[in-house]
Amino acid sequence: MPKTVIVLLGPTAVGKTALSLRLAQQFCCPIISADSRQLYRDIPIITAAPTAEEQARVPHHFVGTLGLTDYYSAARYEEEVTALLEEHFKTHDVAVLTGGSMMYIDAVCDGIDDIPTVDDDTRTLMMERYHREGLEALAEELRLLDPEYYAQCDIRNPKRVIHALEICHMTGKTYTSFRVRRKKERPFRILKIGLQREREDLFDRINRRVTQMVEQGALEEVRRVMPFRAENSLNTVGVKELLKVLDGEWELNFALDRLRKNTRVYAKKQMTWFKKDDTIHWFHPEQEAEILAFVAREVGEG
RNA sequence: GGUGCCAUAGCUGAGUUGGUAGAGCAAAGGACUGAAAAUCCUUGUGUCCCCGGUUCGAUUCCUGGUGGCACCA
Repeated sequence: MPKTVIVLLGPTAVGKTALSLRLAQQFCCPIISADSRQLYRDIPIITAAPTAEEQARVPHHFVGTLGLTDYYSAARYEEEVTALLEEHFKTHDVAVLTGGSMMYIDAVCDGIDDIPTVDDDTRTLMMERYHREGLEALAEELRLLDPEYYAQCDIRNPKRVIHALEICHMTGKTYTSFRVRRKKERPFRILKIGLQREREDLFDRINRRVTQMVEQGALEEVRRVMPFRAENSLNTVGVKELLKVLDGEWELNFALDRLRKNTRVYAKKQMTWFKKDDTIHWFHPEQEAEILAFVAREVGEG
């Protein structure tokens, strides 16, 4: 029987968790989370991570495995998930991967180019230069070191410019030379199921989720991680707004409105990304029976 | 009841010495390869409250309404 990864994706709060549990139980397999923030163990409320009860029903990979100061990336995720799948498929025919981190999903499905990881010294140096010299100076340097990437890069986006320069400096080669952008062939089939709701319905769920998060103690959760506020792991919707409250800059209700808004913006960004992928089979979360039947048929046919 | 002030985009405000209007927020669209819940880009037609009047022309000036706010009774 051919091996299949069922990829369950969709915007935040659409209802992925509930369905992923059903799928995992149906195929007797664990869930591989594709969520760049649920990885961090100290912010389960803010990230709406699967609960202890849910994780007791079905084991989850890549949930709460990292500390807030740990380095991580989509490339590392690709590596770890493909390694895990190789093991998993020795004893299973089906794996369930679910989450909303677009780039993590693509990293597993299509692969990421083999680009060196930037070392701390280079990263620190480049950040210093960015603050001291400004974006335009760095962009100008990129134009000289890698004119090809400069021509296609979003020159106004600091992260793009900085990262390309980091690679140029660190390797002595152009960033372009690493950007093969070739889709990797996987030794398994990928079946993408997308969950979608009416926008109004989704936004309503997001609003209610924010209210619940606060009731569950989101503010306390953020207070506990305040010492690590400079970490990338906490550059996260929910943490940022509640920090303003703890700093005394915002009223709680104002912060919650901003949190709702920023989560809506994030959900829209996810939908924009997924829209481009025409291999996704779209369903409404309430079509559970249809989805399970569809998946069973697809998996069976291989 | 009287007097005064106000009425412009979903919201908050500008502005047009009369030639039908532009900002912030909200919203919408998009990009995306080792920080991605990150980071970045683009988008402003709306009975300028309503009925009349003056005028070549009124969102702008005038009369009268309506609604809101303030003060006086």
